[in-house]
Amino acid sequence: MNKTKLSRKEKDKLRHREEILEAALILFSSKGFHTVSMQDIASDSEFGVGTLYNFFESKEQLFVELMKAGIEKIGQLLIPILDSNQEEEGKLSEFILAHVDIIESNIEFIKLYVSQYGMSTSANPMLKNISVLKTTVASKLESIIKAGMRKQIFRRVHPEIVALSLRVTVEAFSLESSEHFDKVKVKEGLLKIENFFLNALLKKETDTKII
Amino acid sequence: MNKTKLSRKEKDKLRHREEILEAALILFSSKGFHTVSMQDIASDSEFGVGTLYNFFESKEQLFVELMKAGIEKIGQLLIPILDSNQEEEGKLSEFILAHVDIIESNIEFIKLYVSQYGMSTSANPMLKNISVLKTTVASKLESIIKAGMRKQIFRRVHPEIVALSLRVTVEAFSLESSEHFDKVKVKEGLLKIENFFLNALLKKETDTKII
DNA sequence: TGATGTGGTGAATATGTATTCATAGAATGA
DNA sequence: TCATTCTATGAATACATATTCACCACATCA
Repeated sequence: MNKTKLSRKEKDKLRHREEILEAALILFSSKGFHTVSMQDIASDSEFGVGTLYNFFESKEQLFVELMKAGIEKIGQLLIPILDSNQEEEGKLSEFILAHVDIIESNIEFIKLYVSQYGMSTSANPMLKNISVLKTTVASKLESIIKAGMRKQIFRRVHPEIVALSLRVTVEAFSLESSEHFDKVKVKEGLLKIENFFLNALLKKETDTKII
Repeated sequence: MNKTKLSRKEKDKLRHREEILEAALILFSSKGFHTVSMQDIASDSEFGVGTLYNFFESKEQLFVELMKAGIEKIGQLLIPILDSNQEEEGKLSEFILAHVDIIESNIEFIKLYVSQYGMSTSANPMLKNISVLKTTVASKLESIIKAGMRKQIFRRVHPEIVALSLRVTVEAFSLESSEHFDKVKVKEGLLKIENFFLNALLKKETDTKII
């Protein structure tokens, strides 16, 4: 038994936990919370139902863990970009393009994540995490746009509207893409989104290459 | 018994049907399909559970009827605008502003409608109607933008991206608004959205009044 | 070797709820 | 008035499924 290293047994247990989460993710993302039973998750992960309860208090808690893990990952990718200290144009650009990797490495989760965006997140405590990231991203985007306006890089716009629009456009596109992922097309689409929003924001016109 | 007029009995029955649908709408829109029981709907509409089954084959069918009715109403408001023969700028403008009335007269339904937008509509047959309207609106918006570009009223943009962005922006805004409806604020917000998109599209700059 | 602990198990339990159906009562009409 | 029809009803049914728990298999180690 070591402080830094885990015993084989402990590693096994952790791996089992991951296996359960993975099976649950695939099921939830394709069929939704209510239409997936603990029995389904047990079968797919090749454990007994009882075992699931050794790892998670309840079905709901299992779902919450899933959300937390996924949101965490995405937040860790997006927030640093929005907080970096490059110029505003670059931040927005990177924010948009970052979604290529986000979608690619989290297809299953994105389905779950984005598919819940529309739901009344404020009401449902199961979606608290989503709600928080959503708000954070929105407010950071808004700040960036305001900063760009102050520096006269961006035209005069309504920052809260542009922030909303940019956020939901990328979300909608990500959802659509995660259904039939094709890296080239995703990149192409996100470049178009980048192009549209930067043209709408920047004072100088940039090239619009109609692909 | 009359061919054109309905007997009192028939009118009663029709009204009862409406009462059930109304109770169901409020319940579904606030708690979601799975968390509402037929018992709940029966209690709220002041009928017995058995009665519900005199009107609707199943819970699912009841939900579908609800969707159909609401989508119908919204479609009848939006499609004519998109199909009208005013110039492109006017169509987009009207499309956006039409949402003031749509939200006002369908708050409960909008919650249901927009809240399902994110869900994998292609998979779930219960949401077929939504999916169809969504696609129709998207393609009509895209055509309008293309037409505007052809006439050189609009700048060169990626029509499918702008169409997507406009649609989901209005949707997201509508959902947000339906949670705490305030007509003045809704109108203000939609005007900002109109302003942003027209500025992004039109060759000549229009005024951006920061409110 | 036997004692102890750990993770795993799935049948049994408890609960919720969609749907049915035999029945009641009101309206209609002969 | 009696028979017929229509709507409404809610207890009973059937089923699904979240959760529990007594028990197993195996590893660890005294």
